[in-house]
Amino acid sequence: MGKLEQDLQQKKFNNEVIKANINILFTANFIYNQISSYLKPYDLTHEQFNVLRILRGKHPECMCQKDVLSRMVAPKSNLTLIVKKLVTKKLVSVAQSPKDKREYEISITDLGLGKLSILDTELIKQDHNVTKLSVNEAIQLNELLDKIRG
Amino acid sequence: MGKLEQDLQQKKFNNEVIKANINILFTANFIYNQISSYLKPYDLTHEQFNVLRILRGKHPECMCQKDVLSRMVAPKSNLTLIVKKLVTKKLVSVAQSPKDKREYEISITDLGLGKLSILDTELIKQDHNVTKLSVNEAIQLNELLDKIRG
DNA sequence: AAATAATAGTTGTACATATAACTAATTAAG
DNA sequence: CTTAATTAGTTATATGTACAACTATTATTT
Repeated sequence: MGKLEQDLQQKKFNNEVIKANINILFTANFIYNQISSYLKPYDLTHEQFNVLRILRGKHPECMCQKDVLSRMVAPKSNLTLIVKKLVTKKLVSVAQSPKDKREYEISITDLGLGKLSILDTELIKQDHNVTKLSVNEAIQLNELLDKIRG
Repeated sequence: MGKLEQDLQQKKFNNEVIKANINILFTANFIYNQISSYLKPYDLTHEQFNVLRILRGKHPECMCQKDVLSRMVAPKSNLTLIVKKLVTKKLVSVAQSPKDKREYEISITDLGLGKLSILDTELIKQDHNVTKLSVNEAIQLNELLDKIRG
């Protein structure tokens, strides 16, 4: 019996692709919850974390909401509130755009950058503790994951 | 430049294992959101869906809350409320246990089973539309995912 | 130039989630 | 047997998320 069947306590799958799909759902949930507990001590939610990383990607440039939205995995959630939350935590700063008064220029602060770099370090630890993959397996996985996202 | 670097619009990673970790976070989020949109038309949340599948795994036996909790990916969330919600949707039924009055026997209803079986069908469609993996790749992925979960 | 459409972001509402403090039932200890 | 400890589940609260209706600004049409 495979590990997934054990975890789900159910009979053997008769199709590897269907099994992979269930496995993805199950593992996504597993990882999602792992990320939650990894973020919790730092008082960040998934979406706040994602937005911070997006802003770091452009730093020292700033981005307006629609630029951030275009790079979010789930561009449906309420970015205004997420940004407000990050502002009260002093992890990002916001200023009205002089070019277009409808827009707001958002950028990550030094405090935000510092927090992310601590999280990077933490992530490297998780590498070894949690994912337990060899370099070759990691390469394989990267290819498969890229394929999943299309 | 790899696909992940493109998606995140950032420089090349210099370590495949770290990249795999970021990739997992990113893909988990991607899949998590895919699951959300896949569940939405059926008016189910992730946790409600997970609980239903756990109950189906034992059907026609019933389970009490602590049994369900022991099989949840994230056994932290408030199961009472999730079950209440599923009861109002008539997807599960609940009765006080005669053996131990503290316990409640929870079981999936025929309506719940029907909903899950529709979702199964939907999932198979997603197989082809979304994950785009060959059988061999699926097998590979299953092994890697199982390893990630330890 | 005035009217209309399109875009950027905000606010309000309903719902979901996480956590901790709470109640009730059972078991164990003295 | 009575009290204390443990276990099962509930309730309350704070926060986060999804979505739709809204306001303000800019761009387009005539």
